[in-house]
Amino acid sequence: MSLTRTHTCGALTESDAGEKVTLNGWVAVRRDLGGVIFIDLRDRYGVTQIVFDQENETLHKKAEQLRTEYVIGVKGIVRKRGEENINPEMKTGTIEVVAHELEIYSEAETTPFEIKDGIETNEDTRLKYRYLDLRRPKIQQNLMMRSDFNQSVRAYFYDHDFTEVETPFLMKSTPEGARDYLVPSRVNAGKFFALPQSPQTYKQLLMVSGFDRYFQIVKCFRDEDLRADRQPEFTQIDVEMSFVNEDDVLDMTEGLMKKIMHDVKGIDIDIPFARMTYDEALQTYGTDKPDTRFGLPIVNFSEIVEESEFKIFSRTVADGGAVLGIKVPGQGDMGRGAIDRLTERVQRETGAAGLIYIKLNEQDGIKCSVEKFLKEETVTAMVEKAEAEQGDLVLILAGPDPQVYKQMGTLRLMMGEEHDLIDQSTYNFLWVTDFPLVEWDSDEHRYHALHHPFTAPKPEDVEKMDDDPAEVRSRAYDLVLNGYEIGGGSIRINQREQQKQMFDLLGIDSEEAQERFGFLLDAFKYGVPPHGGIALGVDRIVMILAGGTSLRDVIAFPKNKNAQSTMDGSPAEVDKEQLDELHIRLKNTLTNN
RNA sequence: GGUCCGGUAGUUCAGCUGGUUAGAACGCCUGCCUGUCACGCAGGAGGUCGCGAGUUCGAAUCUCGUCCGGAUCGCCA
Repeated sequence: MSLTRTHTCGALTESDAGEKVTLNGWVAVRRDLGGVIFIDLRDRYGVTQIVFDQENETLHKKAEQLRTEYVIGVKGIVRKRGEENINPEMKTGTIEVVAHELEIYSEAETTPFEIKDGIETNEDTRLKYRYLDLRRPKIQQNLMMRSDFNQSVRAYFYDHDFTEVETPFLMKSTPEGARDYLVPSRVNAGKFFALPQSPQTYKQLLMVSGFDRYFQIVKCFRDEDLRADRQPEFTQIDVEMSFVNEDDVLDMTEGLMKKIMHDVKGIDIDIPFARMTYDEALQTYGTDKPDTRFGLPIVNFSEIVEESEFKIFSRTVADGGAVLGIKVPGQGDMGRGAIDRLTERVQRETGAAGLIYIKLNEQDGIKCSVEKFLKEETVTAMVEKAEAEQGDLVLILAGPDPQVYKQMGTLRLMMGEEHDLIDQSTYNFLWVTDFPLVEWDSDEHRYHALHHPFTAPKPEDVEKMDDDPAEVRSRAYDLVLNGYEIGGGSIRINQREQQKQMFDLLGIDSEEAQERFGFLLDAFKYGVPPHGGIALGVDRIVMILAGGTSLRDVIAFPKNKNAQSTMDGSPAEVDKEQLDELHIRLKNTLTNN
């Protein structure tokens, strides 16, 4: 390494003109004009143009060998570019470095894809060569932003007297909830650790221990199927506080988000955030994580059509379902073909039985797709309730509650995207509160916790826990940003008796409760402060701040859709000796050598 | 696990109602070129049309199977 850099490739400006500098980096582009060779030299800070002219013939000859992605060192003089040669697209576009010395540190084969932003190469190929993908400026910026993000989080919590505590990755498996990643124990034959889905129990134990303000930026693991916004290992900002109510946690979180937005994006957001109950979110937006960057609220037509002679409407309402609509402004003249395609898509993607519409346009007046079954005043009443005007389109779905709300929510998002109703430049934070404590699982014939089994019920609903558990609301809250759930938490149960009652409700008998969570119940014998907290999804938040829609753009080495890393070939088979040590034998259908 | 879509050059794709030697763009290689910055110009290399079987005189193209990938639903306390 004989040419050690004095500057990075994004640093030089006109004021450095005349300076003798050394740069290191990768050859991004080579433009060989014969008598003069231009090289765009790239590092993670930027790109600087290097010039090799013919004055030094040996050097020029050497520069002719340069190819894309060669790693080089260049010593030269910074020169201000002539007026006509300034490149306004480049940060360093007013200068160039006239090379006097060149060292080629490493040659490079042709890369499987070009190292630049905006390439359309398959994610699969990019993941296989992730180290090359990570050379692309956009992904480098994302990871640097993520680093800023972490700095900002730590500074915030440090300033607010939080203690950062690391909790174990090897812990006890808790079958409740998502599937655990298991780790066999060599020392303890036949026994397994689980990787944490979250450090939930540990952070509650820390409250028992008296660490009244705890946080951690921590990896969590869930062995479930992947999505664009779901990876098997992901990072949370885990927070827990003692002697607090909901508002204390929400306030602290809002302060954190405000600082992050300021530090990372330079944006000052308003706090406190809007709040909405779970019921309101579901009824108005058809989801518990509404994207409030655009309107199109759901309108309920059930009362208008419950007496209707149109059986699909009246029977749906009679069976406890709902007839819902949304008004799509300015789409009243949508053609038959477009509506048919939309209907097909809605059926395919939401499972809705069909799509009914009312069009309001000059040509047809008010035109409803099922008008021959409906009284004119029924159609008019729906138009009025939807507040639809000339030129608007009303889309209607009928179906069982709660499915039809979810379907309508999906349709609403489709319309928002398709008709460009979403303001991409805004960040809409929203608290969703008053979640149900439990939900009936018709497959397993039991209740399961909507949040987790340690979430406290609302005091005013506690009496319903025995008779009408589905009606009990919890002290849980979710933080939603632009339609993504970016965090969730709750005030926890801090009484042993209530915790037992909760386990009862979930069908976990006291023996099982003792076996699974005995350590927590025992801890609660010795003085528990009231406590609660929240966990925020780092990957998702950074993804949204980076303007992306895939978590893989903000994770250095992500897994593909099948939870594999094609780059290093994991997961992989292991030697028989390794399995033997772990006291594991594979099923006959599987082989290992 | 279900449903739908796809697999052709290093990359992104076209070709698919069967028919000459499978094309384009970018990338790559060679030559020319002293102000380019998506450099330009000229030339060139590069293909198991995912794999297997079938139909046919003839298959990238049609059929079946299989593998791989993507979207979506289930799943994600």
